[in-house]
Amino acid sequence: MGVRLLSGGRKECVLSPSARSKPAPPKRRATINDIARLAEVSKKTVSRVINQSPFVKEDTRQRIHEIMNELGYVPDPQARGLAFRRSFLIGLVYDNPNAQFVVSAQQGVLEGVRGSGYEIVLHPCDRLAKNFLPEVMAFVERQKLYGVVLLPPVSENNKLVEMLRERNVHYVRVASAVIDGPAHLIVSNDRLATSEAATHLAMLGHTRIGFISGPPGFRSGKERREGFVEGLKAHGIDLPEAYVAQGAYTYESGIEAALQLLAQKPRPTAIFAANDEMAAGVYEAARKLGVAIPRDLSIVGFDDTPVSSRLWPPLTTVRWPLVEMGRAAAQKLLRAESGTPPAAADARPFSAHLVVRESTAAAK
Amino acid sequence: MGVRLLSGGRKECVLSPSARSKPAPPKRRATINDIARLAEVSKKTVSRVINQSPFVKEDTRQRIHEIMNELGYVPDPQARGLAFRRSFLIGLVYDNPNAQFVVSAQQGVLEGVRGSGYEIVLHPCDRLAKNFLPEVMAFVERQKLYGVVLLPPVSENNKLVEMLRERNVHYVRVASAVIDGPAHLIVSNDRLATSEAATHLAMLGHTRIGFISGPPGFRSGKERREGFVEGLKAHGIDLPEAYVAQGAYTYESGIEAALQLLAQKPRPTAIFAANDEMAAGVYEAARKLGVAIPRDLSIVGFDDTPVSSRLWPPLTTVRWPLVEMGRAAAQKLLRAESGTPPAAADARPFSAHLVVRESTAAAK
DNA sequence: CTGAAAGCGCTTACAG
DNA sequence: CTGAAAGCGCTTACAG
Repeated sequence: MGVRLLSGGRKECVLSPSARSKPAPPKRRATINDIARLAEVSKKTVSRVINQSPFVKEDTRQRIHEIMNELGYVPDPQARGLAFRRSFLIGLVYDNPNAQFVVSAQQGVLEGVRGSGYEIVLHPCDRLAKNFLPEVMAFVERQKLYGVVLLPPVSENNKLVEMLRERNVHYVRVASAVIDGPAHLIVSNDRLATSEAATHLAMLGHTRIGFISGPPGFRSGKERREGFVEGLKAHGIDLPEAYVAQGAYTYESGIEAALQLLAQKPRPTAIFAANDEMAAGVYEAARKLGVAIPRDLSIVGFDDTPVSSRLWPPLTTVRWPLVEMGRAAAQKLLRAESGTPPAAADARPFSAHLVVRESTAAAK
Repeated sequence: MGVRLLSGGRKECVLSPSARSKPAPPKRRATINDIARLAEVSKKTVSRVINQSPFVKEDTRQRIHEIMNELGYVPDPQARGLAFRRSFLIGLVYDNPNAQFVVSAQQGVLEGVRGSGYEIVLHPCDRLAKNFLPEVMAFVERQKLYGVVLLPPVSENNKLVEMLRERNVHYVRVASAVIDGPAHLIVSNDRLATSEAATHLAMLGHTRIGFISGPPGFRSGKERREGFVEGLKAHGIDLPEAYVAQGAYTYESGIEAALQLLAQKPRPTAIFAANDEMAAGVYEAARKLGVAIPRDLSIVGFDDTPVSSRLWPPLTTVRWPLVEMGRAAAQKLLRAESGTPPAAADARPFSAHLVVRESTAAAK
């Protein structure tokens, strides 16, 4: 039985298109009241169906569901939110300068909420600004967010997380080390992956190996450095200070750092850069100095962004499952709502793995 | 006079931290009722101040503003939205496969709404899916969006735009050609820029020039092709079919297309690729065939994404002011609200310009 | 298992 | 210039 809603909210049979000359009046969306009236129950009962309360007779629920489907009824998230004193929005809070990083994580988060009725609201921020904390919290409170996904490096800010906890805002942090409980963390094993990269270079016979670090304040930088040192040590190789250069995760900083390392005597025969952008800078520096890759210099990066396969020779790097991590972050956030008990798998780190291409070769 | 709100909504003097041992009770956000009570006016008058009605006595307005500032009052967008029957959310609808493109446009849009009280909700879509239109419209209606920014190529879909118009949803399209009125369009002059690229190659003495097109269905592809042909024609150069290869805006498609073009006899001495990703593919194809860049082959791209300066030699390409366009799109959308009359500048296309680097040289 | 009343924090429509 | 009432579309708290 086709029913439709007019502006007045009255019931009416649907007329076949040929029976009416004018276009249909602007359709009004069905509300909980329409459903209640048609189902001949109170709106509270409809509300119970929406919220999956167990205290509704089975056939009542069925009938209500049918009417909802027929009218294409979807509860208004705004009205529901107002009554619930929260919204159905999830904030994606980030301050990472790397476009590819943000896009990949974002794509994953979007996949993770698809079909859930939640939406993703973007919130770039600047963790170094004076009003950083109040600014982010104002956003969270103004929108009464259900929760937030925090990308690194802002995910590493414990003060922010403390304030979110205080206000009972759900959150999941994406990070490179275990900095929170499993319910609040999506972690990649950067340390292990970087150690793997170190082993790769050691096995190729390199002993003079340079390292370009991430900027201070990035936990990923710390993890990658420590993992690299550990990996080298396992093969009896040292990382002297002279072979370490500070980078900033940018192309330009990679060039600078590489020029510094390649000026050392003896010159390193391999360089690990803590991300691909800096590794691209190493190529540029090597070209300037006439150093052939990989004959005179092996290079390893981290991220496996598209640029790594556009470089020549293609870059050996560490693939980081960012999309998967973003998806898992969103799913973990939503799991908090349904009260799903934490699974053992929740604590499992996502593993990053070395992808060997053509920028590494045996040491001469 | 410091006032603060307790859960009960009563007034209370702020105690100095030392005067109380416990942490403050969870702060309740001030509401329109609190402001009205403290200002001794009706909430309707407060509402008038919020909405900048001219019908409020000046000193009443002042007093209310002071109280709002003191309490840090911000109207609840959810409640306001419910009453207004719309939200303060703007959808960013996109289906572009290029990460860099999305990030740049997104960054611009975020800059454009900053401080406006509006938020950006992401909505990737698939314009080729069967349920594409209903899916996007369901999103728009469910969230009662204030408006949407449409990025290409989905911005070129007239059916979608028609439905948005019907439902009185504000929209701004980002596109490569004049496909809508100035109030709804942010346009770049791809045709002119590509013609500029053609001129550059012609001036270098090239006459056998290959073209790698965008995928069918992208208006930008059409504009770039036509602009390129026009530019060549102005210098008396033809673009025979054999020197045109279909691409898909991806790296891999660039390799394929370039291999096809470089197999022609005589071989073209220059290739224009309709975007940088495909241009990167041309480098790869040239390397495979032992064709030196730019000695044997000049290459021009379009986009000026970061990859263009990571390639060796650095790519001559067309810089496209995507961030600025995103920002302008958001601002244009918000202008519709304040009822600002359209300015003459609204119709002005954003110009893309050639950036000459080292991938182009004189023809031998 | 179901419902009538009150409320979430705002605005519109109508008065004055 | 200002306000009391009703309403936006939902939910909570209380009854039964």
